[in-house]
Amino acid sequence: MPSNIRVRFAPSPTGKLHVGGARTALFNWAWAKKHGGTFLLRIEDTDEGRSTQEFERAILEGLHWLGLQWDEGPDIGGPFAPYRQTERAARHKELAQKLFAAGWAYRCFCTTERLEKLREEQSKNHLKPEYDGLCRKLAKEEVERRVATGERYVLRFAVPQGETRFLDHVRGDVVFQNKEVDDWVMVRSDGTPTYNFVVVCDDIDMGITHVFRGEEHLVNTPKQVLLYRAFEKPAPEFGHLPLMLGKDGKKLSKRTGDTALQDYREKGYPKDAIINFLCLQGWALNGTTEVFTVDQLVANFEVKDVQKAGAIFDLDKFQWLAGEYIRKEPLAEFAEHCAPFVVAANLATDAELRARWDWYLRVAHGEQERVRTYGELPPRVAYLFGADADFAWEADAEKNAKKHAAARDTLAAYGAWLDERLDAGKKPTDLRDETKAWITERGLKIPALFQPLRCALTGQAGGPDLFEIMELLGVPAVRARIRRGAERLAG
RNA sequence: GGCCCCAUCGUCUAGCCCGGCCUAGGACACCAGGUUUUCAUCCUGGCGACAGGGGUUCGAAUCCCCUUGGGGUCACCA
Repeated sequence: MPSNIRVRFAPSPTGKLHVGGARTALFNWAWAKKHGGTFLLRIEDTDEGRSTQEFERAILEGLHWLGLQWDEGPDIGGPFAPYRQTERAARHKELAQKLFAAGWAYRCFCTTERLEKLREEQSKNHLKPEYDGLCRKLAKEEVERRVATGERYVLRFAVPQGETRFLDHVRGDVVFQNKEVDDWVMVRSDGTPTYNFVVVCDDIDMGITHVFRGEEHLVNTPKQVLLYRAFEKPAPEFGHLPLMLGKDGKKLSKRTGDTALQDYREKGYPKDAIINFLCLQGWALNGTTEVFTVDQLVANFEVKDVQKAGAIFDLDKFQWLAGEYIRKEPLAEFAEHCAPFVVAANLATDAELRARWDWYLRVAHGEQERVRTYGELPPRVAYLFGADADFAWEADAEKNAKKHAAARDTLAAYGAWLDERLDAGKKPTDLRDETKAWITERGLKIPALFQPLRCALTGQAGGPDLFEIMELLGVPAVRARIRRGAERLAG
């Protein structure tokens, strides 16, 4: 379905990719795909020094990782290159001149000190802090004279009277009274343009038809729409997405939890779970389907269906969803995804893991339905990687073991019984039924052996099947741990 | 404070645009059972919301107004 639709994601490289930004990118991308449009990436690096190459690289990398491929962007170019705003400076200057010449902007000589004082007084008198338009009324001659003396000035946009309205896909029609809109600074005294100006220049030049962004930009929109009018260009359609909120109900920030996409990636949340979850913050497939694919998203996503109210970041649900994705993964993939985390936890090197991959697959298999992120695996399986029989026991595990009166004797007796069978060349998994019979014969309940045994073998209160664990541990380690376990339970 | 936006279970949401099918559906979390060698998974059940008040209408979660509450924004940042 060919179309002229063009949307963009335009992050500023002043920090890591925020999950809110990732969601904005995702919605833009999905909507473009749904409507056969073009999705482009533009870097808004017009900040005075807060922008860095490193952040830009990280943002691109994060979007790539999510699978949000752009059709045009700073790295791959495109028909409207360049896609980095600082590289478009000449064009911005030209357009600013054009607006100035047409009388849409005026020179303002007010100093920072005067503006500060002005705002101070305004807020003291409970007035809206805004520019008072002093320089807008300046006589032409005076302006010329002051420019000639080398006085510094900024270019302010001359907001006309009337009202400004625009179509918002999320909120319907939105109207602002122009008298509420400040004569904002378009070009700084050092000659560099500001965000509100640049964004419109670039959106016009790049043929952007729809602007979907966070709600914090809603109040900027009348300024921008006015700019389109000044340029005599049709304004795009907008869509202001609800904010993602922290537990405190305020804009999601570092205070209330992890905000960077990278944080969740490093914790081992599956990529598709992140996408799925981000969608759920503000959008629903149909109200009953919580888990859905990217294809389903693309087939059904509409900005007009996005919730108007902000969404508190629901970490519990996110973790549940991550677990859903993990359990659905084929074992080989799950193991592969966990491997870097195992290595990072220093349990083994990648080479060591590869050398006994079949063993590692069984390790992963045992935990797949117990973890919700890849990062949860290493601490749960650490006991399988050391030969030491004196590893730490978790408090719960020891408590479970000790609540059985004769735990030590039972374990020691079982150890002796097991030794004979292992000597005879039996595999632990072949001894499952015999072990249960052994327990019954001695008039015991199953936990009376299994809990001390689990503690001795793993030091943990829960986990996979004990006989599977014994095979993964290997006969010498099993023997050593049972022996040492019985000793520790005695003391 | 001005302006703008918003308002369904604790949380994410369906329903709202095109009033009746809503004694308001789903999910997470929580609680209680069941399954299990334990933990987890899985299964069953429970708790739990239309912010309040006025209209309009035969009828309102759905339309209108007010109140209250929450958020956003007020830079030579983006």
